[in-house]
Amino acid sequence: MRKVLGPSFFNRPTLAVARDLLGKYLVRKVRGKEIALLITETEGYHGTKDLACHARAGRTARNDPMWGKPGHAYVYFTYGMHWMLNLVTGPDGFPSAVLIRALGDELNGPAKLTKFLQIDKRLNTKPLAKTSGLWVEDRGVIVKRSEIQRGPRVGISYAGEYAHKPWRFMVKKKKSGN
DNA sequence: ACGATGATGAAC
DNA sequence: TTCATCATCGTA
Repeated sequence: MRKVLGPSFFNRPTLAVARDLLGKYLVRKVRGKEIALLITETEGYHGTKDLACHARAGRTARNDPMWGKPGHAYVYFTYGMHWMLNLVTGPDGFPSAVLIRALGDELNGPAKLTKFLQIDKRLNTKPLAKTSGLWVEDRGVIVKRSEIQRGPRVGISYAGEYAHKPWRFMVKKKKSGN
């Protein structure tokens, strides 16, 4: 089974998309080579009231992609050196997205995976599709509820009551030594 | 614990 | 136009 996920997958509540992305594959094609990696950690950012979400400041040049159509990439630059990959969720006109925080066991960190996959501003606003060189596939991996760990999002302690909302989803680590 | 390193948004 | 801040990471 190998199905490219389109807008109907992303045009759903942000937290449902964040949870369901666990076990899906992020695929990047660069210079003719495809790299497919399991999505193992995500965070949801939802609407203008979420003080951790970039859309809290209203619609701006930077966060504009979040307000657009579901199933597109929102890639932004932070800390003077890091690119972050987000997948836009919800209906056109509503600002929300899911941050991809980890792929597999190795690329555990949102800036590590973008560096490895050569994701930067060139992919911002692009649709998640083969023609963009970046897309998401369902390859039939099932992640059970019992394998999913939830917790507060990382690096947003300024966000008041939203700082402790459990909008981070991760696949529980397997025991070492397989 | 902290520095690297620059875009962003809000204040002035 | 200036300034503090930032959805981080590697080194200490």
